[in-house]
Amino acid sequence: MREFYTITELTREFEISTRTLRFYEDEGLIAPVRRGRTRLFRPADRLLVKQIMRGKRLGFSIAEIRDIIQMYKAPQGEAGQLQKIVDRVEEKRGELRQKRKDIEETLAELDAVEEACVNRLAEMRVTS
Amino acid sequence: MREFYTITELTREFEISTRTLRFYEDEGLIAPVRRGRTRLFRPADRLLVKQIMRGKRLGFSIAEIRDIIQMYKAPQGEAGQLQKIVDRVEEKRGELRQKRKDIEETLAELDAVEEACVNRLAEMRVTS
DNA sequence: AGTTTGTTTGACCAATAGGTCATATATTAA
DNA sequence: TTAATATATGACCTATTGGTCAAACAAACT
Repeated sequence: MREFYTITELTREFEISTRTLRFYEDEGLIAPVRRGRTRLFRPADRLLVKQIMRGKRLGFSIAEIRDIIQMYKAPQGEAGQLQKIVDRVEEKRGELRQKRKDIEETLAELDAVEEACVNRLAEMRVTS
Repeated sequence: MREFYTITELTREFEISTRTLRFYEDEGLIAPVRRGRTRLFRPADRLLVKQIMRGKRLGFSIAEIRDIIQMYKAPQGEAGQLQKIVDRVEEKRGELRQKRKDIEETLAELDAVEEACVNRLAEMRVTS
């Protein structure tokens, strides 16, 4: 595994701009190390970017993504804190299950659309 | 099935504001009928709102939701048009499958977080 | 030496998706 | 009749999520 990635390597891999990566840094989602002023992204930073992009695809806001990322690095602190994390995890899981249900429903409706189109096309071939 | 819903009934059912429903109308996503100036929402309008909210939960923009809704009311037109619709349906399905994959991955990571928390909590009970 | 390529910061700009507020009208209840 | 509730339009405002551009510096290639 590589020790560092440059900012441009990550922009190419994830198809985002340098502006976007710097924005995520400003927002506290990532914290690449520096050599001089230049950012160096470690594998852990790259993994974070991957998780951020996943969150984006699912429609989570930056704030929500920050929250999720916080959970990932969590299991420390006293019992009360840990229980709160468990609760938030359960909440997020609820949201994700809802999204999954939304996806299944949308996929089913798109199936119906495609079938209607295909039928219509077949009909046209017969009629012509 | 009821013939009409008032705007307030829909805001309560979907937990959105009247401003939002009017915004969706401006954007051409819904087109409730009028009695005088007052909007009356038919079951078909209500279904559209439901589909819009589903799209929102999945992180689709208004433009994307408009596109999806267009597909739903589509199967008419000549063969070329129908084929284009089929293509767009397939494209959307690709996006939805990606989202579903993202969800599965995130759920798995959250499972790991919860397990780590629970283990940590058990550990604390033993140590104390 | 000069050019290309990558990088930095900072400033300003812009689209999306509504929120908020003012003003007005309509219906209904007390 | 008066007050409360629902609704409408229009104007302005706002937060989020970056895009775009300028000016500067550094390393590497030719």
